[in-house]
Amino acid sequence: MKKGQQTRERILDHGLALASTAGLDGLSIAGMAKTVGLSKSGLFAHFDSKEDLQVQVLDRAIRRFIEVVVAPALRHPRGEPRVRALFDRWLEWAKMAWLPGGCVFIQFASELDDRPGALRERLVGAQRDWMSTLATAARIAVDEGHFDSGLDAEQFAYELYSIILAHHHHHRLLRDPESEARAHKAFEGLIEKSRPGTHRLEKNHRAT
Amino acid sequence: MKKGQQTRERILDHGLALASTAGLDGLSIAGMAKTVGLSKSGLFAHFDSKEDLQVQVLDRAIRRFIEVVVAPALRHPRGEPRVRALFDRWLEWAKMAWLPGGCVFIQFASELDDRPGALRERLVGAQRDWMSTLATAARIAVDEGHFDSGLDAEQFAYELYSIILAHHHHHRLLRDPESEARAHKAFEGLIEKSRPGTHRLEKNHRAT
DNA sequence: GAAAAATACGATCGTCCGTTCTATTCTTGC
DNA sequence: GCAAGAATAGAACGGACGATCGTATTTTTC
Repeated sequence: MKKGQQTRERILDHGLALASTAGLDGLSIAGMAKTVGLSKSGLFAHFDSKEDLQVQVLDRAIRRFIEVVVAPALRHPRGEPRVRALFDRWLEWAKMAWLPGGCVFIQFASELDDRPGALRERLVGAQRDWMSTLATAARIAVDEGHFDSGLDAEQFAYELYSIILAHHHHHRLLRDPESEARAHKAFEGLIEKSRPGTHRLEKNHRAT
Repeated sequence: MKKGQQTRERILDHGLALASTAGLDGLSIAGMAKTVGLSKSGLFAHFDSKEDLQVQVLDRAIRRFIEVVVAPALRHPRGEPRVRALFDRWLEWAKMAWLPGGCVFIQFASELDDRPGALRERLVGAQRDWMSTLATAARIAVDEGHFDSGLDAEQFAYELYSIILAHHHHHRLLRDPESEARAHKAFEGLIEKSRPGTHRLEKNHRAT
């Protein structure tokens, strides 16, 4: 009972790569069988249905993200360094060789945002976890005195995510070579305005 | 030579609505024929190919965006008011009744970002124009003295876009009811840090 | 109102898809 | 090294798709 697992992993790896460019719907059984080197039915035998394949590819993506982005970043010192590590690893994530189409979650998001079902729920759950991880990291930075005590941690996570989304858009669609530099600049701006003491007026909004 | 145009417009309207949720690939000839109330072949007769249909739907979206967002905003006073109008209209755009799936360009972007062809080029062109419109509006605001003379207008456009992308993501995928409020908050932060006089140190980057 | 042109229909083709079934080949445990 | 069982192949299905055809119907034009 070993060979099976082995080839299934191989299938999922190819599937993840393919899904990053073609999306979850682009994961055609026939197409994948060709690139993996299996017959259509031979490949299909590893899954209950196409949706099962899609779910397993999504799960693999989530697992990989935790391994490659979350876990290493959490090993950095609490506070701003950890926030920076999260952001840096997140940017690296989209460049990994096994994701030729960039961040799969952004790809999947626009496929699933209007399609109810198990796939969507799983993606939403993962994204909520990720947002929560980002917000928690921001809150820790407040505790450490790196960020201002009035910081809205969820807003911070929101704006951090916005930078990644802009980078994805400009990098992948517009092929803008300056996109990564702009993303870094935006990030530094976000860090800067999160620091203690700065922009009191802005924080309290209408402090007149 | 009138009835034809008429039903073709009807087809394109339904197509735009459908594409906002199902994407350009989701525009199945058979599916659309049913919702429009035409036979498959009767509908197909209006187009050379499926790609032709997709191109015309995209063109219609671009035209609508200019009518609904760009043109009205350009009628606002130069400077910050116009920038605010662009952003506000942009947010409204995604809420229009004939776009049940939200902003079609974000939807199309992730479908086309890895798929060379006429469709992609057209979308990229439109997006470049839009980014240029945003940057120009920011430069005008500098001229008017509303924004700081050291402002990087392209960076401003980049960060403005990032807010819209984050809103799209959180609103459509995560169904976060606070997303719009967060988008507005992020926007005010962006405006604030673009104002003259503030954050000199940050602007010149390493002014020690 | 009839001729001409534009528009819509129904049937059909070839292709690809996901899925199922059965038969064969290969692994593995003993 | 042999049987049990897993892993793969091959053929075939029903269905959806884009596309094409000839024909019928409507609209426009004179």
